[in-house]
Amino acid sequence: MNKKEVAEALEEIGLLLELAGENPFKTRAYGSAARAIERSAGDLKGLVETGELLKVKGIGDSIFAKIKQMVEQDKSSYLEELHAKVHRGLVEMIRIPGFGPKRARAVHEKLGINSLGELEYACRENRLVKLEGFGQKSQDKILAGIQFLKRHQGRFLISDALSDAERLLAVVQGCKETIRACVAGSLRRCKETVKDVDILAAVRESGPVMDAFTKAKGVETVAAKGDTKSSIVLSSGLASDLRTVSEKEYPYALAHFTGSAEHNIAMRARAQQKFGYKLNEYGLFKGDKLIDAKDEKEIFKKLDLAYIEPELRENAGEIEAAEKGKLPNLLRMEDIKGVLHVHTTASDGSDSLDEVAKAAEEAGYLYLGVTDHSKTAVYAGGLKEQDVLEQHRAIDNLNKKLKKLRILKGTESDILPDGSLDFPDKVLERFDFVVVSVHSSFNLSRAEMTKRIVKAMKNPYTSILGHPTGRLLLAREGYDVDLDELLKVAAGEGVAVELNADPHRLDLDWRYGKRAHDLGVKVAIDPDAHSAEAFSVMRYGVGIARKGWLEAGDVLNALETEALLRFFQKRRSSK
DNA sequence: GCCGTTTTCGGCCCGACTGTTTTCAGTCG
Repeated sequence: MNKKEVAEALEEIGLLLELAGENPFKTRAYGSAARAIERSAGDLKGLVETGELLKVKGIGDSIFAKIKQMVEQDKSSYLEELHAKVHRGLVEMIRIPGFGPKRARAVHEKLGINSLGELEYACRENRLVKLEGFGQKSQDKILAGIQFLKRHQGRFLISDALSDAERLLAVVQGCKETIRACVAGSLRRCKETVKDVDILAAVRESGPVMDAFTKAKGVETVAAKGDTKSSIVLSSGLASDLRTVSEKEYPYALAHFTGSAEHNIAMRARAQQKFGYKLNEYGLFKGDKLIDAKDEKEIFKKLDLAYIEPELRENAGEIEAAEKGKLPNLLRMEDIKGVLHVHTTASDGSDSLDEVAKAAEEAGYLYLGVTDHSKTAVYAGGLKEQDVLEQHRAIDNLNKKLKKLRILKGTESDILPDGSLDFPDKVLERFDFVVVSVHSSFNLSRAEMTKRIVKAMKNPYTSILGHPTGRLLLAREGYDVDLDELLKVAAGEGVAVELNADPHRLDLDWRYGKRAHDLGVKVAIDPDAHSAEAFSVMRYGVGIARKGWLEAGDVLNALETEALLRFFQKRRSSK
């Protein structure tokens, strides 16, 4: 089993243990071990063989032994044992909002229900109404929850969530009782997909703000409405929570509702164990006495920590780094000097070269790398050799007219199934830079896919590896590839790796940011724009780069034009 | 099951809201 499969198996073990009514701390241990594996750098097999994995926080002897078996024997006896004991269908049931492990066990034990479908049928037969601890309202909610699951996958792209979030935030901010408000939760942490939108508001009076929120345009159902908290579901299927607090509580509440849960747990444990403080959404307390903090920064300071940016709050080493003053100086939007992966009407873009150039100029970029598809990508109108020459003439002419902006000649060359590029050398050498990407034959074995991409990366004309796993968030898994190996090759070859900023991709995954940094790999944050308007996705790319601990010095397109061209030339002349 | 400049055993974050209940369990974040 590979890293991802092991993480999923551990997660499933945690869920099954929870369903079996096990000690909650034990079940949590499996969940946190799963996340530790996801984040771990390097080859899992190697980490197991050397025993290095035992040094990872959250992995002890028992879980290590289970991982060892998964890696070496491609199975988990423990998971099989649990499957025999706990019905697999219960796992899907707990995806229903408001329906957790206890209720799943109850319907299983008392009504013999083993799947989502059976549960739906039982609701239709009114069998839950009479069940102890349930009732009419519970049954209605469960039925609605099942319908909800059928319509939506339960997670949303950051771009979709953000547009709803900004609209709801405006509604809250528009209330005269609101002092200030902010989007918190996973959206503030810039997770690549989110389950819901958390909004926090400091208010003079809560009631009218709650009313405005629950009556906002697009609200389909009001799932809960209380004095300080309301939950709604929009017609888009996206759920949103509003929490209201007083002005004084706001900084603590902002930290609390930004999370993540794991980060909060670690922060509270630190407050309690190191200082004897209690930390919650209302404040930091020594006994009953509030320890004043005017903003989030001061809360961290009181706990002897440097300020941790929201994107880093995943309990992935940020607290230890903050303690030692070793947090990264995160990339900022203004560090980005240009964009390098842009399509025009020459292939499958919707705006012409002139139009994207104008947009890049207006965005204040120093350079614009035009990278239309290569000839094999017929579905995307890939350029033939003659078309390339034509485009280059057009770019030369345009560059003569432009003042600050420089257009760079690039291509997004398909990586063919055998790992070769789509143009002969005599064409490749005419480009300033070459992005290489996989767009076909996704189903190779891990070894074959890795070999294919490594071969393409070793081509001396290759400058950037495009969307390294090919994943489409919420739609398609990436192809199976040894990403760690690709990063090592990138480091050795002087090839940059793309962090595709399109919210459907966000590929390189942020969990590999630290690894890229440690290996000295340059990361290119590319819009993969198919229109001038799509430059706006750069904000997601920068957010994900920040989440991956990247600094300006790690990012290829944070370089000025001359330095960027030197990077491309150095790569080419190294062979 | 994990973890330890308090501990190798005994802890493990904290509170809001709902629904089904007469005081609280379950769920969520």
